[in-house]
Order: sequence, then C-alpha cells, then structure tokens
Amino acid sequence: MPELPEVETVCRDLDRMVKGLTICDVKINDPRVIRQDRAAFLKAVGGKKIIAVRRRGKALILDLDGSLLIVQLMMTGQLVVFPLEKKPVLARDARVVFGLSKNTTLVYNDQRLFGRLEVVRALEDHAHVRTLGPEPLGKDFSVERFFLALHARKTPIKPFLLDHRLVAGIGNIYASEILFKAGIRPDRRACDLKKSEVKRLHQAVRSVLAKAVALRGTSMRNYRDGQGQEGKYQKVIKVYGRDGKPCVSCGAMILKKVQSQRSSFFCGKCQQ
DNA sequence: ATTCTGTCCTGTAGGC
DNA sequence: TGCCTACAGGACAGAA
Repeated sequence: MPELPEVETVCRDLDRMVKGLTICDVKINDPRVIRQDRAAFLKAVGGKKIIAVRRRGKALILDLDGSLLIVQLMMTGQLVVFPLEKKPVLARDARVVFGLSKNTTLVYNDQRLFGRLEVVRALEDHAHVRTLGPEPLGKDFSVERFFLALHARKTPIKPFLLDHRLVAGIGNIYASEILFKAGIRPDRRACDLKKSEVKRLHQAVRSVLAKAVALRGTSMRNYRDGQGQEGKYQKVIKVYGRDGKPCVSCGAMILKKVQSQRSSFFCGKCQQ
C-alpha cells in the first residue's frame, strides 16, 4: 500500500474526521500489530484525546495528550473512520477497533499483519521515524543535498529511491513512476547521474508525489482512504504494473526488471 | 559501510 | 473445479 501520497490522504481524512475526539475504548483483535506491551499500549491510548493527525514519511502520527500514536500501514494497513451516521464495517482483517467519542469508530484493517502501531513520548523515541530523511515535498529536500547523497553511492538509483534515509516516503509504485517521468533507467548507478539528470529526478519526485496526493493516492489492490474509498492515481499510472503493454509516450513495450527483490517497470526507449 | 536475501503474513491471480 | 506457484504500496535482521 501506502506510500507518501496514500498516507497523506489518510492523514488529512483523519485530521478532519477524528481530531478533537477521545479514545473511549480499544479492542485488539490481533495483538501482532501492536509493537509494544499490550497492556502498556492500552493504558497509553485509553481515555486520550486526539489533538491532531500528522504524517512523517509513510508514518502516521496521532498526537494524543502527552504521547504519540505512530501507525505504519506497511503493505496492507488501512485506517477507516465510521462517523456517527455510518454503521461500522468490521471485516475479517479488522485488527484493532477504536471506539471514539461522538459515536465514531476508527478501524485498523490489515490483511497481511505487517503494520505496526506503537505509542511513544516523542518522535525521536520511534526506531523508524528517527531515521527518516527529508520530506520530499518540503524545503529540506534540495537538489544540492540530493545530488551529494546520490553522488556518494554506487547502488542502482531505483532501489536507492526506496531508502527512507535518502528521502522519506517513496515506495515501489512511485519509484518507477518518478524514474519514468525523469527519463532515467532504474538500473543506472546513483553516482553516475549527471547534475542535469539529478535536477530532473528531483523535480519528478516532487511532481509525481504532488499529483498523487491531489488524486488521493493509488489503489492497486488494498489501499483505501480514511473513508474507505479508493484513490484515483491508478488511472494515470504510466509504467507500474504495465510490463508487456505499450509505453504511453513512444509505444515501445514496457519492461520489468527485479532489483533488490522488488519489481521495477520502465520504458527502454524513453528512459536512458 | 554498503548491498543484497530472507522473513514476517494473508489473499489472489494465473497456469496447468 | 481444483491444486500449485508467484507475487503484492514495507521494513528489518542478518549475511556477504
């Protein structure tokens, strides 16, 4: 699932729908998604008010009174809100159910159970969040910094884009889409990219992610927003999952290559 | 230090 | 209709 645009969409939905509400009761149907002592988790969230909802990379942050509930949706996690007027749907992959004030229910679904929920006191206390690089849509993500980081690495650019220490929030779908937009092959070595190519790549990171946020993310299979609805970016996907089909730009066949155990998709003519 | 592999899980699509 | 294999929006630990 969820890469930056999907998490940002869920974040905005939650901020609009559950901000200011209090967590009245919590039902843990599968403790495997709770990455800390279960009793400690229940004590940390029970009776707490949700002050605000934020995002950092692919992590959702719910600001509670004096603590932070960090949610990593990983591959198949969903956070769906059922307000007063909507009857909650509890499918078999509903792993945690939060009963909130105003008769609102917040359901954490996760088919594959890779997701993680953890309460910490500060962002620096979270093992994953503390290692994140700059936000790609923020000011800290500059061409200069990006160029220096790429210049030092021999690894192929595509798997490197997935490294959250380089830049936070890019996942397997958008990595391929970004490289297509930039016209760069996924197997080029990061250090071999010319300054002009890094500039194009930097621009592509921003424009692809911004457009995906505007379209509320990509629903290939599991992803749903905070209201249980699909995103729309899959309608404008150029290469991801399109191997064997014609390139939307030149008509050549889209290719697939496995790198670091993940599939990459690209056009052998448009990307050099 | 960096880079790659296997692992955590469940569900579904496609081949035979 | 099955059965079997491959694969899926992520992140780690461990090994090379």
